[in-house]
Amino acid sequence: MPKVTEEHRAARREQIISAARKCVLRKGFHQASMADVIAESGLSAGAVYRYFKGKEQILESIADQSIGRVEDMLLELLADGAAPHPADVIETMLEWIVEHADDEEGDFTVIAVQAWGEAVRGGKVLDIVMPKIRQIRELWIEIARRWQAAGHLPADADPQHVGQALMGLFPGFIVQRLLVGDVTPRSYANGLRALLAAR
Amino acid sequence: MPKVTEEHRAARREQIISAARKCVLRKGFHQASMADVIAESGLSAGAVYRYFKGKEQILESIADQSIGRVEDMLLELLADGAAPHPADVIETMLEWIVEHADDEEGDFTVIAVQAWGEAVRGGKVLDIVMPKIRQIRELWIEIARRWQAAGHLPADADPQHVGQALMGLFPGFIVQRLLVGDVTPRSYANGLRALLAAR
Amino acid sequence: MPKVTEEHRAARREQIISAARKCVLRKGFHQASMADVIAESGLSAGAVYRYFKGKEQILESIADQSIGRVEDMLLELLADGAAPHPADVIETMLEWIVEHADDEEGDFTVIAVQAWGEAVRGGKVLDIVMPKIRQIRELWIEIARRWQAAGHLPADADPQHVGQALMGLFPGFIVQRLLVGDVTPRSYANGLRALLAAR
Amino acid sequence: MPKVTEEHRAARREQIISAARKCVLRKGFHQASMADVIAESGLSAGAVYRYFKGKEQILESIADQSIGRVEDMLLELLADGAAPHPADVIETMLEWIVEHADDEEGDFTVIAVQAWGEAVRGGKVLDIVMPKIRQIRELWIEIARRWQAAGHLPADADPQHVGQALMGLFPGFIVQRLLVGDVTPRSYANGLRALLAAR
DNA sequence: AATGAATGAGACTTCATTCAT
DNA sequence: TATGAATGAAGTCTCATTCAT
Repeated sequence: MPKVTEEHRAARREQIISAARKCVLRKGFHQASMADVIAESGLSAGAVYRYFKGKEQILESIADQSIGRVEDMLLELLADGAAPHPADVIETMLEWIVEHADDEEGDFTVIAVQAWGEAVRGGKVLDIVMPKIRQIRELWIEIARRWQAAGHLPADADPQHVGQALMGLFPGFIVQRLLVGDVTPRSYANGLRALLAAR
Repeated sequence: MPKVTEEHRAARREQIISAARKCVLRKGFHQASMADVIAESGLSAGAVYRYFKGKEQILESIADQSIGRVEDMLLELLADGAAPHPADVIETMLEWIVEHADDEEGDFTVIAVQAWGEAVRGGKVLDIVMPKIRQIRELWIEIARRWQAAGHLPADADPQHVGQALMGLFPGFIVQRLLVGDVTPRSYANGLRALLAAR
Repeated sequence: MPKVTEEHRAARREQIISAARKCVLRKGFHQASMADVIAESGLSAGAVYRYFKGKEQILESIADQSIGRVEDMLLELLADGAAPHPADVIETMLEWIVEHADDEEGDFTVIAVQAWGEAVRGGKVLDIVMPKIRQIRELWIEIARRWQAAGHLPADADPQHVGQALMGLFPGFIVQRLLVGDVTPRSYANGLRALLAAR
Repeated sequence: MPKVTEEHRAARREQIISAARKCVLRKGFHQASMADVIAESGLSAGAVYRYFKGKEQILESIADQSIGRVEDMLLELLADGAAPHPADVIETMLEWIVEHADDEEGDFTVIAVQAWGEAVRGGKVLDIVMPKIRQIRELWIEIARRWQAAGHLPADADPQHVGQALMGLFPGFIVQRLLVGDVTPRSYANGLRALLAAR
């Protein structure tokens, strides 16, 4: 029975998180009420509280999921050991983001931005978001390292710093896309390419 | 009587906004209650509602102020008509941000990030934040244009796109500084410099 | 100076009561706020409180006025000492009510009905409304008396009771007119005439 | 489970309405606060709001009930198909009203008068009260029709008008009873009898 | 395990009234 | 006398959470 129970638990948790994500997208992180989540999930209040300690925990799980989705993509791009041009990596990443922004589960970048807003206040969401950002940045640092090894970057450049800058381009794309709406992976990457060709 | 009244009104509004900013920094955009703001302001509930229609309006005013503070700085940097090196502009800007982050009024970047989280859900905060971002980006585009005119950027580069990329570096710095804490204006700008020197 | 001051006071009071009446018609007896009344009157809060002790007193004054307007009319009808047919008196009265319902000062029957609703709870409004009703009813009793003296009513009829019944026809007309809207002085009086012709 | 739940819901609603009625009788339609109702009901705030959307809805339910209680009585009187003398019907009705005025649930006429005061301002209470008055008046029209058929009223009398006049006698009785206090079913009906015997 | 009715603290807001100017 | 900014108690309603069934 343990196996069945475990799967059951996981399914229920996913059901609840999925409902909560919809509510958060509709109403916002804190504006989404437990009543909303409960109704959307199709479960009872008691059931939801059996699987999550409270609202906070549900929001944390959502933040966790939504921030984490970027990492898998980057790992894939790095898999073949090549030293891709950073602007190309960026463009690929941004395209992937845009593509997945409106899948069935809703735009995860919307949740990510809200999660940043939540995390800046410290608390558990910060504990969740910070490591994720660190991990993803490690991948960018790795890309910088390879690019430097291939002779594209100055020998004395610090890959950590280059990683910070590369990593730093993402929030700016997401914010501009969500709030202003006029950036595309292509335009943004082109801007970066122009900078990389600077004299 | 008119002069006194007008100044008085402005002072009261600032008093309330300042109190609200403190509360928002302490508790978060929506977690800050009107009771908190009222207590912090030292006024009565009725007085606060004489100057603001409701909580929403106060939050909007805070978002407005906090996002707006960047623009003045950039305008200043652009004043002398030179074509400063983008990495230098960025570094100066970031230093300015870090310096002003913890003045008496509290870290405005914390509020800015929360305002993004609020703005992605649309509504009035978006109406406030979006134009601000646009205006600031125009300044970056202008910087790109000058830099291109000085021969540093490829002639066929689109300043709009370069502006997007430069503008895009800010949220990433702010988020990394606030959530991870290990970026400095220097390290970030150095990362950018390395990229600009790429072959 | 006393005379001028006295006239001034009276004018101010009327100004306030008139404003309050408009507000009451718009929003209801208790829903009308002092802020409404103050704005409508064109005076300041302090000024209004100089002439009235509080909201209660203003409402009482309105109730007083609106209930009182019927009496003058009846007195006029009785002036010539005749023994008019009750149905005719009623019809004349109802016509007068309908005519004056929508003059510049607004429909006083609307306020009268609200005043009844207020008076049933006791309090000062009752102290104001009850004597008014008594006075008006006295006039109906006088009409009944004259009609009896003229031989139209049974000799053993109690004019007090007939006065109650005649008086009682008014609220019913007002309520039906205001709430259902399909009664006219003519139809109502005709109904009464039919009853008076009963065998 | 469905049966229990349904009965439970109805019982709770009645519990709340009953408490609200007491509060309204004590303080008035709008002066009764939700805190009063909640305390009187013995439930929690949340529970009350589970059964009623808001204060308005509770007041509407009270108005509905209190105005509606007259109809049943009239229907009963009409049941045997006879053509009772209107003054007798009136007297019976008034006696019934007086008897039921102070039962355990409180004087419904007090609430009815307040409901009129509410209804004159339009809104939902009007939508509730108007049809009730219409329905009850239909019964009076039916009585007039039967009385006419029995030859007591002139053949050319309009039963609609007679019904208006008969219906119109009620508010007048209620108002005089509640505000002046000196009318009785007997005295009022006698006054009407005298009028009906007029020459 | 599941339900959903109930809880009650606390949220936002209004408004009659006062009082320093 | 007049003003109108300020007060703060009180109002209505919400919502995360619990617990008897």
